[in-house]
Amino acid sequence: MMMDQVHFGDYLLRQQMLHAASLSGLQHRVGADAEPPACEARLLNGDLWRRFHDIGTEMIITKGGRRMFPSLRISLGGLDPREEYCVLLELALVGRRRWRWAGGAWAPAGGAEPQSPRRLMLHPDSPAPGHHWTANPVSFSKLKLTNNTMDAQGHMVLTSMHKYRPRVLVVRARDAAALAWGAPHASFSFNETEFIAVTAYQNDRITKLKIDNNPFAKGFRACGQSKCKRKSTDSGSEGNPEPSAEPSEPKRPCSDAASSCSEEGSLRSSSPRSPPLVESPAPCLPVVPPENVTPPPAPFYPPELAYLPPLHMPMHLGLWSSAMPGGFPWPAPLPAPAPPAPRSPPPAPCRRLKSFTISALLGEG
DNA sequence: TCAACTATCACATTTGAAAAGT
DNA sequence: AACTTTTCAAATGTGATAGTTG
Repeated sequence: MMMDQVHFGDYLLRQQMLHAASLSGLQHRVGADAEPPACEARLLNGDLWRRFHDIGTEMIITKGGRRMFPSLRISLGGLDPREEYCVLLELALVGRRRWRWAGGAWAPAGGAEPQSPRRLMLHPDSPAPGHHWTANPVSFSKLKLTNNTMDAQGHMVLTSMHKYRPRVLVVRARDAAALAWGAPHASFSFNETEFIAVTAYQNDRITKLKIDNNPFAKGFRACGQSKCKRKSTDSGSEGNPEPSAEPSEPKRPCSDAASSCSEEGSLRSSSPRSPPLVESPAPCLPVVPPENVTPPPAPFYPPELAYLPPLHMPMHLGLWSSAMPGGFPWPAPLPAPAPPAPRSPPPAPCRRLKSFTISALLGEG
């Protein structure tokens, strides 16, 4: 659902209502159905996620907020085209332990620290009819992670050295304000999207994988200009004025399989000023694989069965800080993905969550 | 006191959009 | 009006340094 300037104010108002309602603990149900929506989800960039997961995904968190990379991109199916749905994202703590990087691997390091109040991120397109959610990828690429507990910009507040897993909630509701009153929902999470929040990367392989895949980090790729220049500058200050030939090297094309563009397709889609791609409908973005490419097995995930232990904390609904009057910037059409890793394990089955209400999720009732 | 671990900051680099110039 | 160039904001990881902890 496109969000113009007129509706942006309404969106903000709804977010505030959601926030207030969630804190009130009211159990009324207004405008929401009694049954959870029948729904399926598929992780669109699961191959990339799995490559990170194989190593041990780390996500940088900063005071000002840092985007996730890879970002969470899913496609939804099975929704009633005419019904209205809201989609939310939550980052759930995995286990109740802290982690530390020791000896080249992550190891448990005691109990978890007290967590900030939970936050749910309402997708700015919400509410939107089912055909909107199923026709377009649902992307949370604008989500930012922070360790600033005083954050007021609606970023997800995480704790460093703790493990989290994103969860997507789909609620059938014509009014976003109804969500907080206990709307039944379908819930999806993917094992391969687990990550450990860090303030600085611990695993060099993660750093390399991020550099190779994140277009914004192009400058750091092998013999990237940044590295070479920095090195040459340093050596120059050390008294070695020998100009390096490397900086004049032509920019590396996206040569290796890990290279670029596999996440967002192009910077255009991730640019905060990009026009919403929904306006120029991309053909069959999520479901139909690019031609001439054998896609890795990407089955639809049923809703979850079980749920991670609720934190019993007041729910916060963070504002989508980058929600602009121009609407949500959908990602560009998927480029031809890199050849699937030969030994990429099949995606772990999504855990099914028996239908229950968000308030139940919060331990309110 | 010291070492290890963690957090923060300035920096150089990338990109695309908007603004300015031709 | 159309095209090109410049400027800007947002994004990235690096590396140095400061703070915390045991």
